Amino acid sequence: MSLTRKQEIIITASRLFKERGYNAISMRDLAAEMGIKAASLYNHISSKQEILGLIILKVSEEFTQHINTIYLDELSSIKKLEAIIQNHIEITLKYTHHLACMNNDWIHLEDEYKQRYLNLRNEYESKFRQILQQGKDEGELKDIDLEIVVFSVLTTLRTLHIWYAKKTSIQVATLQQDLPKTLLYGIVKS
Amino acid sequence: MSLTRKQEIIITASRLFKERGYNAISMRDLAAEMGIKAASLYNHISSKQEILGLIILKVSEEFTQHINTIYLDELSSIKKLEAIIQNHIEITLKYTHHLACMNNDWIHLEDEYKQRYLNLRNEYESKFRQILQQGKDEGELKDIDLEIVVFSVLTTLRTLHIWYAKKTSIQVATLQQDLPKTLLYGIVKS
DNA sequence: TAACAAAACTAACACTTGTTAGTTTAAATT
DNA sequence: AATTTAAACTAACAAGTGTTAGTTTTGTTA
Repeated sequence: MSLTRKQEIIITASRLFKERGYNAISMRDLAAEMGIKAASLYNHISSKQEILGLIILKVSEEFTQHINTIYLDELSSIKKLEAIIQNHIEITLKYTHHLACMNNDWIHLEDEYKQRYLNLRNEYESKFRQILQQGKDEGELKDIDLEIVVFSVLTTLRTLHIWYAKKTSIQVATLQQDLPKTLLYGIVKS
Repeated sequence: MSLTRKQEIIITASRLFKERGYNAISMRDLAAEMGIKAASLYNHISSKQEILGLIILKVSEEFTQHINTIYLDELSSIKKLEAIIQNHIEITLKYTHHLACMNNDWIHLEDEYKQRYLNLRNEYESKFRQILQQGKDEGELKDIDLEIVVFSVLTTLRTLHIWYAKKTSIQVATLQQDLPKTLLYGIVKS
């Protein structure tokens, strides 16, 4: 099953947006990259804003869906956290450009698109926070300020795409092994 | 000693750039925010690009200067890492807008400004990497992939400004206490 | 008060922006 | 072969962009 023209546009756009940012890419730039004229894009999409919205909501929804599943599983909080970290690695591999775009350009979403994105993000953070709280309640996690942990772990996971761009050589296996170690157990020898 | 008009422009610009991004802010927006006309800005600065360059290089240089000092100190690697974390917290407090701007908009630096920024950033990462290597050599740090640690710690430190924007209520003291714990010793009870 | 410098102004420039209208070409279906 | 549909095209729009030139206002110093 091949890609529709619309999907091709979105994939190309996500790469360009990642490289130079949403506002720095004109519809003429995007069209040129696809070998057509700017006006032709409008046979497939309704606005530049729609492209950004589709790119960002696509991955946002995937993240939220995954954490909602994990959240309900009968697992220790540590197992849940490990599963979440793995999921971030997987999605980052699959949707590198989309993810970079989400991180850098969500601020340029307008009206309804922005609202939907923020809702999904809040839902994700809330579930993540509850999993951490579960860990504290069950005595598995240290008594560290919850918001600091939420911030520090999620920030690292959200920006994994930067790491991929720089270090294609390093094995994904290494990341899958050492990232959970780093985030959960720290870097200092005990 | 009061601010020069040029400094006022840069401070206002850093706030606007943080809020909406470099490309989304026009010289007319910036001027309006200062209660003057766009053309008047050019009595004080030479281009929009210069404003971005000054904002970003200011903090970049401060970071590099600090790590160069720490680097040479006779301290254990752990003490050095703690000092670096404290420095990030301090600079983030003092230059929240500048920092957000550096993280989000460095990509829009041109030519010489971009080159100088990237040089400073590489210098910083290199020193940071060497400190981690020292820690591994001296047996203080675990045997975790170096690049993963560099990435994960620096990412968190670089985006502290996001945290400040959201959580003004939480004490800085909490952050100074719990962030080093989180990053160095992990979140799982041993 | 006259002279000077700092900092604002108006007006305009050349260029780029997202998008629309209407038309032509290419491919698929009847 | 005729018809329909998808996808490209040209041309143009109104609005916004960074920046320059030349002028006027404001505040300070001689």
